[in-house]
Amino acid sequence: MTDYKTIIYEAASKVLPTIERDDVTASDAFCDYCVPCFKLAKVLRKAPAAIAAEAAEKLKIDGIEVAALNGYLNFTIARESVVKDVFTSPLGSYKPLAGKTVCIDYSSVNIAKPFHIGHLMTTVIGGALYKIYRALGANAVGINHLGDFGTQFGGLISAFRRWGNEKALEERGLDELLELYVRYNKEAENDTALAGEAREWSNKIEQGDAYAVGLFEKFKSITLEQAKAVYDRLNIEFDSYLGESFYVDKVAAAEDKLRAKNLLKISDGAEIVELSDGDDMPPALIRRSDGASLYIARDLAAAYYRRETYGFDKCMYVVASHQALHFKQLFKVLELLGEPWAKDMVHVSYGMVSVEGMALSTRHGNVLFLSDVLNAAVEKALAIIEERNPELSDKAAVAESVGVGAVVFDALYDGRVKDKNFSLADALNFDGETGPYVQYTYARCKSVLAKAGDAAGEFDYSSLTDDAAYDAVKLLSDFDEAVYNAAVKYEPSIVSRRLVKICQAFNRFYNADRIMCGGKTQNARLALTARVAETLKYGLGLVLLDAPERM
RNA sequence: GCGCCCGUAGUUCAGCUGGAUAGAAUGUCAGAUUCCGAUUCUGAAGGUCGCAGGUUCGACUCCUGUCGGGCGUACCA
Repeated sequence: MTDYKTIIYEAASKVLPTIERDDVTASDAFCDYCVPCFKLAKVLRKAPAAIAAEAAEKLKIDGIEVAALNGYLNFTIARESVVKDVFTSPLGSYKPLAGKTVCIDYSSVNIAKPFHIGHLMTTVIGGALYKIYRALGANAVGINHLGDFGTQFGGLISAFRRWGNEKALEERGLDELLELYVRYNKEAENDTALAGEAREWSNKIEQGDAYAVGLFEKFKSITLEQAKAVYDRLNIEFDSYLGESFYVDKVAAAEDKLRAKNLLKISDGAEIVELSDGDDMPPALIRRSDGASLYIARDLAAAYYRRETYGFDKCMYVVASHQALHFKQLFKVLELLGEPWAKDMVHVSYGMVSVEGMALSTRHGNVLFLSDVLNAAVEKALAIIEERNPELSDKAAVAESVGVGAVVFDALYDGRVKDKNFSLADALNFDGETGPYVQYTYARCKSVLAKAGDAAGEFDYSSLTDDAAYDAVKLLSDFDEAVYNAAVKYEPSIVSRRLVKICQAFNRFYNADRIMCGGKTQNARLALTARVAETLKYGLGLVLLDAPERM
């Protein structure tokens, strides 16, 4: 794509020497780019309108119209050049992150806990960032940092021994584990012996006791089996499943580093790192007074492991915002350790998730399973297909793509900082700004292309300069930039929102201009349709959605 | 108490490092298909951008204060 901003800046700076590159701002109301001349008024001792008018008079840029209006110097790029740009730049060839390695920690399921709606955001935001970074040429490493360490697994074993059995576990899998977990927590409130028993089993797991470890591994494989089935439906990939337990014996090395820098202190019997220089953060707790390592210690070990294993340029943690302090502390510790890569650590946080206005709680068995939500959406999609397109050949597969797509797109459509009140009605909405809307538009494009045959042939760039067609072209022209923006801001919604905009523009074009109108104009319109389709499919992939050819 | 985040049409949300008339979707109402897929498109109505100051030629955007909501705040993760 042509870098118009630079062209404009270079030309404009000859007439207005004091301006900076960022004074050239994109605009969509009156022109493509503009330079507000208000700042210059003081320096040049002239009215902004006069400055703009004089500059417009002097400036001549090939293919770009210059005009002065209300103190702004406006630049409008010839539509043909933008059209040409789009059709001469292959989609997906923009690789600004080639050579970079980024670690992305997301989903991070807890062993023995079912995949519920609370896991959706981390999974889907991380999964989309993984695709986006890859698309931009980065070597992305997807890490599922399993929650496979802690006393709760000791509790689970004692619960299993008291109330469970192999057969039920075999047959009911995760349902059985959840039930045991809930029952354990309930009975532990009154039965104090239970906690001690749990601690004992927990220690046995750590000591490598064959029975305890075997049982725990069983729990782990049951959990992962279910999680992987969900990842499959969501188009989520990982390169590593190393969990917390993997880092337990690597904490000591991290402690050595802390000791070498004289950062490790003992306070009330616990190992801590003081962080209160300047802004007073609570200290980071490395080890409990009973010697057990804590969350941040294992994260510290994991950070070193990732740095040594992957040599990342960036390491992201897609975790809810309520853990903000934890990551702030973790990054601060690395900074105190003098690691230059401490600045490359980033907490990609997102808001709290509630369901229909209610908080979630696995512990009390108050959960909304993701698979139930997905199934409901798929069922609805199937019903709509049966009603409107009963002859469709692979209904089940299409319903799966559309239903799951609706839920995922809904989760990825809003900025991640805001709290998310998950509503089934919204997730299952197929109209308006939704995944199915984008998928529908894609199917519509493919249908037109199929009818027209493949031959697009030669066409004139000027036949796509009418408002309806050009609006779509414009959105395609800086699609790469939108994807890049999404990566830089760790914000997949930038991609999903762009897709919707492209669809809106295309659907308007579809209604305004007849595509199969014959002649060279038809070729041009088919080319636009093809490019829109290609972009939608590519973009849907970035936000984890399938693009069915028909629906 | 202290810290972080959020507050924009009835509802859910956009609004890029401050720039021209604050935009969508949804819901409501009124329309569009003998013709490329109506999960679509067109139009109407709907706003003191929580509130009050400040900085600026210009503030939804930056600063201060304030109110409301969420989250966190040493041996859970």
